[in-house]
Amino acid sequence: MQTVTIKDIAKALNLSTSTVSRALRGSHEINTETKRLVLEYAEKLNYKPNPIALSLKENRSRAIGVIVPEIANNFFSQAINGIEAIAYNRGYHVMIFQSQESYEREVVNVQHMVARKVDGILISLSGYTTDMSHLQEPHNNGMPIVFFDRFSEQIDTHTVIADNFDGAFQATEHLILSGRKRIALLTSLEWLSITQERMAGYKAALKKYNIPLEDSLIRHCGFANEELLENVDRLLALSPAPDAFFTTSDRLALSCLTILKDKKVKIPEELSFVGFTNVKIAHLIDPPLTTVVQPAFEIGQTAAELLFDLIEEKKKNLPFQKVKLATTLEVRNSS
Amino acid sequence: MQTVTIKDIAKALNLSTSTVSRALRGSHEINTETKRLVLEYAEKLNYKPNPIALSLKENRSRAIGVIVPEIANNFFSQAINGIEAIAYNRGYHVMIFQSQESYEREVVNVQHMVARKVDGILISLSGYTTDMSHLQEPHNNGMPIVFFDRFSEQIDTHTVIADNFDGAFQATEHLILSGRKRIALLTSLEWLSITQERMAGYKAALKKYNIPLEDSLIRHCGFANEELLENVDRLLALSPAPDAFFTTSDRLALSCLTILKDKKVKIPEELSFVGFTNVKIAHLIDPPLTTVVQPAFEIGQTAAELLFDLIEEKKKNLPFQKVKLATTLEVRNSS
DNA sequence: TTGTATGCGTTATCAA
DNA sequence: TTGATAACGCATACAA
Repeated sequence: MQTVTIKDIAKALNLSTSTVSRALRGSHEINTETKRLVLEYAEKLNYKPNPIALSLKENRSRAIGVIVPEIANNFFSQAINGIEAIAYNRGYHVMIFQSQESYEREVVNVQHMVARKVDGILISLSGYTTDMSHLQEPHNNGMPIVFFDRFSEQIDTHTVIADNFDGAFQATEHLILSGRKRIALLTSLEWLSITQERMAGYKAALKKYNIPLEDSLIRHCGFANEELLENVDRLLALSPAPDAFFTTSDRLALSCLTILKDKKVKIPEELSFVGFTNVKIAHLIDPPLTTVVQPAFEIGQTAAELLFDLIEEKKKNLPFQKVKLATTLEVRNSS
Repeated sequence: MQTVTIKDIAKALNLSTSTVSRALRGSHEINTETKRLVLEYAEKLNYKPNPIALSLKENRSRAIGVIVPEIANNFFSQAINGIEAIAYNRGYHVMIFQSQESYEREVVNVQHMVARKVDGILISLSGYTTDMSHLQEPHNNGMPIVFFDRFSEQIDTHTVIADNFDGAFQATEHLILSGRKRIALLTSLEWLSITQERMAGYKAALKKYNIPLEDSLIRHCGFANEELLENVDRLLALSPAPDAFFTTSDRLALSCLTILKDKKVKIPEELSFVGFTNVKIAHLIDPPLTTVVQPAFEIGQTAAELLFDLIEEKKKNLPFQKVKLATTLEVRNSS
């Protein structure tokens, strides 16, 4: 009742393993009758090729690896669903890993995937990844890599992102047009690509409406909640206080909202609030949350498609693309 | 610059592959000096054993597989985090798969994991899994399997669940004690273990307080939203109408709340509402959601520990356990 | 059309 | 203490 191998079939049918192997792969240089015999017997014994043996032989696995900072985040889980949709259509398996925003964890994950001979890697960088050698090395060795969401310019390859600049621009403009003038920007670690882009969109909108940029209104927060609390306190202590908060991530938006509600800040009367998030239930929140939504599923799909282009080398010498997908501003009562 | 193998090291050092292999594994039957030489050289070339070759040889992978219905669900993503916490401590990798509530997908995932020689499987069944042969077969062949959350009695192995009965009992009792008498139960597919247990807790609470059980108040919903809408409509059309809704899953709670708000039902005045969910932001919802919270992280941890017990056969002939972890009722304004 | 031999990277068995 | 060889399951170059 253990797994059947080609050898078993060969023995039972008095053939050589190579004949069986070829018959199973439908080689035309095998007698039709023999082929039928082999296929029938294989079917009967429920023969399944051993993917590990294949990987060892062929240095590939028909699987792609995905690394995200965390899966408990709608943006990433939706992106993964987009990736899986494409991958399964192509007959590839998807191995999912979390870096948990840890650089070390990310390195381990990449090494493991490489060792396991994934055919390609989709990655959104951890918040603390600045050194790229763990990706540079496989990249140099020909491993297809595609970034999505959080990328690095240090590696020359395809990148798929939301139009972070425009999303932030729209959100900021919306706040300005609704009469807000002192718009605080609560954003993620400064060196992240998404932070840079979203910050640029925010600044561009201010500039368009001739609102002076005030550095004290821009706060960068890491992943610790105390840090956020401290930043919110500082912002609220400013005089004059900000009249709007624009938070540029899921985590920041929801934690920040929690803090503001604890402090009994009236939203949107005292403070307009806009998030940059993919939470499914923004409409159920009190107050219903105005939010910049990223096309997470499509980002995943597009990234996966580009990865398969690389894997199958369809577009051999085409330059690497940087695909930007449009965001949507969903205006609700919080602003 | 390709990956270095034992063969490379052997050639460079004029040794046989067996000597190098033994030296790398620290075998005491190798000359200390030789050992030093090999280890140093391996270190220098950044030698990493090829896990695929090892898997082929040893029929194992130092990885465990996890299958959940979907990762875009806080309960499951938190459980996965619990699993990873344990696994990484033990030096195992975790392969994550989604069944997307599809039986066929679940079967494919199991087969893939088995073929990839995972050392064990952690699974929460898809909503449409009734036939267990895809698990029965690996189970018979000695593959360690542990259920968490959604299990089947058909397979005799460890199971880790939240105390669904007690969670539902507490929630129902809470509604009764706050004066509700016609409590609707919106619950998942009837044959799921979690459904059975939660339904039993609901019934037990009614019985304790001598409230007659009314079948028309119990509605089972699949995963389509129209189905839920229809069920909500039917419940609201009852006369007398229900004065409370108890929804026993994340998805049901949030979709149902959306529907009720669309219909301008006043919560909790006209209708008390209690969910059975692990959403992180129940407190931000309008109205703040009363919810039964499952110890998702701990469930993942416990399940992983039991799986490693099986893998390492620590507790050889002990009977299989059914671990129940306590739920918490978080009372907020919706009830 | 079929069979033999080899190799993917590693370890275990046996021999030296 | 070290080395040669076979084996894990498969595919393929080469022979027949």
